[in-house]
Amino acid sequence: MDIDMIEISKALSNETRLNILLWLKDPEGNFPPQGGCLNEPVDLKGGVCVSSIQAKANLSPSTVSNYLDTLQRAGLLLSERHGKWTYYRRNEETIKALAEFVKEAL
Amino acid sequence: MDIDMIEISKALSNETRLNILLWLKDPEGNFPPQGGCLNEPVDLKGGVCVSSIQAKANLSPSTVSNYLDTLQRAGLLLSERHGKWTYYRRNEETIKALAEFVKEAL
DNA sequence: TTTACATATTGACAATTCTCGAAATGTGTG
DNA sequence: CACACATTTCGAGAATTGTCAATATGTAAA
Repeated sequence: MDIDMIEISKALSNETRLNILLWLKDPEGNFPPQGGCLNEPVDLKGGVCVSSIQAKANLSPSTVSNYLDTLQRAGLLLSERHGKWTYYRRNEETIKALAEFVKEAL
Repeated sequence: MDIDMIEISKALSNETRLNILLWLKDPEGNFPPQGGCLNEPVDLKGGVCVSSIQAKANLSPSTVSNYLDTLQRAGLLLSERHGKWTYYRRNEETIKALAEFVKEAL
């Protein structure tokens, strides 16, 4: 596991993006229940759809979509599509590797 | 000790600034001996003067001075003036607090 | 005090990021 | 198929950042 510290720092240097990452630590506490409208029960793995995040962030859909992409390209989020929705969740592996890097190498 | 995660992330989102922070982990290994020209022996505490950092970064003095200021305002560096020189060194307290934040709160 | 040097500040322009609305794409439903 | 809806992509203008040369400031030496 190796991380791109520059891309991660860029991703975290915006308050909304930082908040999204923090909100996703507690999806149940921060967002309405996800996937209730799906017929088939699928494992969303704590993922939250773009529109829920957009409502909380209070920015335009395109901006939020862009932010989520930035976080994903930095390796901090993972996404999975189910039907019409894309569910984003934290990539704990990268976040752990980041913590390790900051503690040991920075 | 509380840190400004946004300002810290901005400071670290530039390769040269990140490198400066890393270089300063090992001043003796990365820079020429400091303070040799001073008459009075002063404790530089591992600090390195701007021109040494500038030479290694290979950017203009004003850019490097600006970068060092950015790192200092984020709390990642400390500076101390001795004669004509300003010596910059890591602020380990903030860096430790950052590591703690990333590990526990991010 | 004149000079030389280390650093900081200013002003400018290029490059990047922020953010939106509009348009495009993907997907389920009538 | 036609429509509605979730999301992404595109295009654009505003705001911020990167970077330099020129200038200013502070300090030591001659």
